[in-house]
Amino acid sequence: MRGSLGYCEFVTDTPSKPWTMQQIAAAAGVSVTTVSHTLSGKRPVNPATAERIQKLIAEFEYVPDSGAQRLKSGRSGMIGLAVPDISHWYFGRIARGVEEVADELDYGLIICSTSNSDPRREKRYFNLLRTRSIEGLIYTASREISASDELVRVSGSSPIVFADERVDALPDVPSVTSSNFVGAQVLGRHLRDLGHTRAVIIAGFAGLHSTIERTKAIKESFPNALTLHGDFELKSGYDLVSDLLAHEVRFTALFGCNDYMAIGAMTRLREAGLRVPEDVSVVGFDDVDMAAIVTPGLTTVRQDMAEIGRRSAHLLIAGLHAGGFDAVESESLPTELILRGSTGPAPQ
Amino acid sequence: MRGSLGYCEFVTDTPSKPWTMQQIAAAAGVSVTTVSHTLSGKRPVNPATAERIQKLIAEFEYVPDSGAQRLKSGRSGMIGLAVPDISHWYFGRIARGVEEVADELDYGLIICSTSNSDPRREKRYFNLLRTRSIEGLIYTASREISASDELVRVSGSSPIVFADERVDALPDVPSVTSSNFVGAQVLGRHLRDLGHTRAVIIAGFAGLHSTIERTKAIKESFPNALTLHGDFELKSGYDLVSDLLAHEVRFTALFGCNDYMAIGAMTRLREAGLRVPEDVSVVGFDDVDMAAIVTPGLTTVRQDMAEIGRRSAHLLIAGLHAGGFDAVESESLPTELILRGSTGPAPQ
DNA sequence: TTTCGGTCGCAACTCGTTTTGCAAAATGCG
DNA sequence: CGCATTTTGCAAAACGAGTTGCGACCGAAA
Repeated sequence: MRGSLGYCEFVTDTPSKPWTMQQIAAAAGVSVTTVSHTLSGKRPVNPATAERIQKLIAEFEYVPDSGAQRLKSGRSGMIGLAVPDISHWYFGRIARGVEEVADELDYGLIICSTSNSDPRREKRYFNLLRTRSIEGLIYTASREISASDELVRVSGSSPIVFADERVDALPDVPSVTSSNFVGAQVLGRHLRDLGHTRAVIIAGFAGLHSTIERTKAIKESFPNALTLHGDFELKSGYDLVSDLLAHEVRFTALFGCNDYMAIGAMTRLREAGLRVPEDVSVVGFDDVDMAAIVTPGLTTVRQDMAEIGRRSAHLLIAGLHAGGFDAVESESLPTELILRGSTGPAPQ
Repeated sequence: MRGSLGYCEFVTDTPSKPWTMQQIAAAAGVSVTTVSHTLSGKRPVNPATAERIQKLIAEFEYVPDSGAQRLKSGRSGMIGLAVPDISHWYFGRIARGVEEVADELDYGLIICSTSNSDPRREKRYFNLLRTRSIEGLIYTASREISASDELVRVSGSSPIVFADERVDALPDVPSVTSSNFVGAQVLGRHLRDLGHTRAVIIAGFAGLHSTIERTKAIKESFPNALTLHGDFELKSGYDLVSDLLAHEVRFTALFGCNDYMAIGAMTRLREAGLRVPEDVSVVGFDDVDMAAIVTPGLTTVRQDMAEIGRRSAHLLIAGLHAGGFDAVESESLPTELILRGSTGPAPQ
């Protein structure tokens, strides 16, 4: 059949319906119980019959129907990961880490882009929890915590872990984040040590925990730093620097709340004839792959996103097995200063 | 309970077990049939009772158990997407497109990284098809088509669509790809028109359809182009150029089979004191976001990855509904030449 | 009042697997 | 050889929703 022109059925050599345990049992001349026990090993089965059954299973390529197993066990064996946009490098790394652990611990993973907190989508994904399609959710907040009503309600009754971004309004939900404060503190001191005094901060969304922490840390070194808010995208760094230049704001150090905004800013600075780092030092946060490629290389703070994903998954699945979380289980991961060419001594 | 120290159960105000249709029916004083019909509308229900039931459903936040629905209907409402590595920009974009359409057409999406064709993982994901956890699979090939035995068998009996990479050994499986040949052809002509005569190709994995097509197209303009094979990563472009330099190979044009390798190559060229584009013109393929950021900007061919994802999803789901594919449904999407600063006239 | 067509609700079975109580067979030991 | 164990297998009841045949009830027409 295959290879002929026109319409092509899925099924050719294999039977259209998959085999049921019933049929295997019939073929082996035993009852379903025996087949089931052969597979699960929850009761001893005569080695001879067991072998005969195994052979038939292999021959028929029988696989138990996951729907039926789910119904019976009440467990779906799946967890969910909600990210603002899976196509971002940043969230892709988290996803990779989560997937790694989920796979290792025999859980399936459903990844959901919330399209930057599109409420309709978010509701759908929370529904995955309600319908028991997933047993738990790793939630990566994007902007401010929207849909909070929904989130609060869901977080009360279902296993949720926050990854990357803690939500202050929900202190009882475990979270895995980077040490935003310490990371930014190191950056601040680095630039202060280089003699800079006038700094500008291109911060992220105002409501985010990470933004707040990083800004606070930098202000420790630069109490008067001018703070603008962007949306974490390249363009936003670019545009905000345009604004600064239009107002002839004077500064020698620029903090991007993430690398993309820092790189966008750097691009705009160079377009305006300013040299990096001779005239302005620029730093970012994250250490995305692009940070090493741009010229000059971007001084930044490395976050281990994959590790955040891994730890979140471990936390969630541990909670699943235990039936609850210890309230104190939140973790914050160390960061690392990566020095590159975008920072230098303050100009005279 | 919440907020107290130590152990914290998931369930506080909400009952530990979700409501069943049974319980709703009992509360409303009717039978499950009535509740079911109220929801599905497959039979008329007294408006008064219907309203009472609806109210109870809303109050209890009842949602039908997806496992039970699956078992009964035989449909899981999920499709799978297998990509080599979800943390890559490239595959993230595809995933985004797939997700968009899946969401729109009311399918759930399970994303699986195959870790560059780790056979163990791949087997697991094919098993999702067998266990009916997913109804169909969008498969994005990574290196050569490994696990072909398994893939051939699965593709014969289950709905599969190839995205991004066609598999020549399985011509009957529908695919959605970019027009690799035409895209590369345009690049080749562009550089030939600039007067280049000595070109080097940094190709991808030798077994991939895209690599073959692109190489063939470039050789149309540069029949004697020296062809090396990399692994699509930055480092690989960098290292291969090191090799070229070590052998003092002379060339004025360099084709990267993807942007990352092209950018890696560009980096190495500059480190060797060669100017881009004055001494060597460099082109890539894909138009990743980084291509616009590096200096000089990378001339490349844009692929619409998200669209590839969208079309694949449409194709798969259409096939699911129809119960089979038309053999001729494969699509190839147009590409677009993006001119930036990395190409210029050949040096004298 | 009877009958008819239609509306609506109930009990009972189905999906495929897991798990139980129970009985039959096989084994051990005195 | 008989009794007490262990093995080993079967039938039946779950899990939660969807579906069907059937009968109860309604109002309206004869």
